[in-house]
Amino acid sequence: MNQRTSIKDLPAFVNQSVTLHGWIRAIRSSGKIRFVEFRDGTGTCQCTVEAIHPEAFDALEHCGQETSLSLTGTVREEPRSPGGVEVSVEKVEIYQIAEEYPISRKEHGIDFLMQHRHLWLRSPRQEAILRVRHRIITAAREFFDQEQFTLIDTPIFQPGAAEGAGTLFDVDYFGSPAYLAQTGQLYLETAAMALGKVYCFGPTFRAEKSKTRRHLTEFWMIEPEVAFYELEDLEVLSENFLSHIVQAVLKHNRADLESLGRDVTALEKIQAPFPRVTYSEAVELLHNPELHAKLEAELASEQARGEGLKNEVAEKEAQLAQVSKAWKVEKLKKEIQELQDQIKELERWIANQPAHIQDAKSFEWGSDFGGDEETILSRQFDAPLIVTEYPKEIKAFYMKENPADPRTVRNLDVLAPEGYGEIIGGSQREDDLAKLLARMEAEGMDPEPYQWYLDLRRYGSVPHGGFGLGIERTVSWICGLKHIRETIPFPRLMGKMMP
RNA sequence: UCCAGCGUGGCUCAAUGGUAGAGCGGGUGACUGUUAAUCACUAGGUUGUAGGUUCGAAUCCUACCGCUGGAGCCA
Repeated sequence: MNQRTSIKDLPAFVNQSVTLHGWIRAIRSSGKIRFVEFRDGTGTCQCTVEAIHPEAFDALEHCGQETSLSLTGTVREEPRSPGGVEVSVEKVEIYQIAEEYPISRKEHGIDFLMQHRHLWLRSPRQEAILRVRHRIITAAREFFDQEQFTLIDTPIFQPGAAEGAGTLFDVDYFGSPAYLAQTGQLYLETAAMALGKVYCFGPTFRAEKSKTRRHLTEFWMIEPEVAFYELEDLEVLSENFLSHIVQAVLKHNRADLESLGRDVTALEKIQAPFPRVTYSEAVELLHNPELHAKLEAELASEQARGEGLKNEVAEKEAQLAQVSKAWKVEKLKKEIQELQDQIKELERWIANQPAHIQDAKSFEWGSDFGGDEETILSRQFDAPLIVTEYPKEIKAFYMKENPADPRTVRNLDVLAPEGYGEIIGGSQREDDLAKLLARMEAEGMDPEPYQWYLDLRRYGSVPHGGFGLGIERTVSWICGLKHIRETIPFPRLMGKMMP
């Protein structure tokens, strides 16, 4: 067995001999010395191979990007190296000389990267995102474990729909129709009646024809469900849960967030308690002239930001004249292009904002919030916004009618800040058999396949509730990503499955 | 499903009706401190597909395919 040292541990091995196992991220040579940027999944370090070790030096002669090998040498403190330490290599053992690697250090188009997703994962940015994803999942499980929840695995093959049947993937289950799970909720409710505090975590599937930066057809959801919890308990649970996750990522993955260019100060503000509004209050807020004034002010400040961006473009264009290297010219041009794209997006936003303000003014009680309303509302707060008690008509049959206002249900949505939209949706469940049956009838549902679920209201029914957190939307928000496709190793998007 | 844009070497792009080019990556060589190293040389293209207009098409037109962005839809 080989002795192995991880790159992240190198500072503890200064002046000692180590063996690293990994891949070449980049290699440069300068006559009698080669510089190897070496990665092993824990980090990257620069290694030098000098011609005074001819075997090692010659071994690297034809090795390109992603060649796999082990390096043995001495760790030195070295200010000229990007990581502050460097390994002087004496021995090289090659596993495989990589063929010409398709992903270079230059920029690539998104289509190309998606088709090479299996290789794209090796790039530093994707590594960072995957580590944050891991932390979010680990922190979520840790939280429920600390809170004495029991993990319950719910089935992925399910006989029917919990919600809209048009968005289910159907499969042939030995000749009978079955569907891929959209949620574990109904099953989880039964487990809550057994164990009290339970949660499930698994993949869920939606056959929605949504081609947006926020939708996947296969995504992971973590769902708690608790007996004797009412809406107010769920509000507290959700804010503690999210705070715990964000704090864990800040604690363990700060470097990853910074490498992603995430504004960490925005995340540091995420501490329970969170702001709360009811749906009706949110509608009033949308109608509030003060909000409109604020939005108008925002419009002005965004216009100013647009001017700033235009100045940046001018600056870069001035720099262009002084740069002669072709690739540097291209890089500058690309940056200018990106700025111009930003300006274009901003201008589109500015152009649409008056319409959005108008929509807000004329928003009618009873409609569901669209992306625009969600964005306007959540941008009024630094922390996630808990919105409760939506109109019954636009919500699912199992949500408990609000005794204080029967037009509404006892549900909650949590909207992430910065326009990232809904990350949590949940509710207190209807625990009254008659009301639940009436509601199913109103929706035109056949109660027959749900008898097992209705049994919970026959044998010791209690108030209970829960919610679901979409892992990928949470990753997207915490990492500050533009598109959900980077939040999961192998994204399944509408009409797309490669590799 | 709708709207818009795009499709040129392995990759990122240029060439707007008149000889298809650059950078990166690949290959060969030089160089002991590189940071997307540098320098020299070099290989690599039926311009997404099919049709049309034209003396001549990467460029114009039509259809199809693919991709991207947006809208719709959306726990």
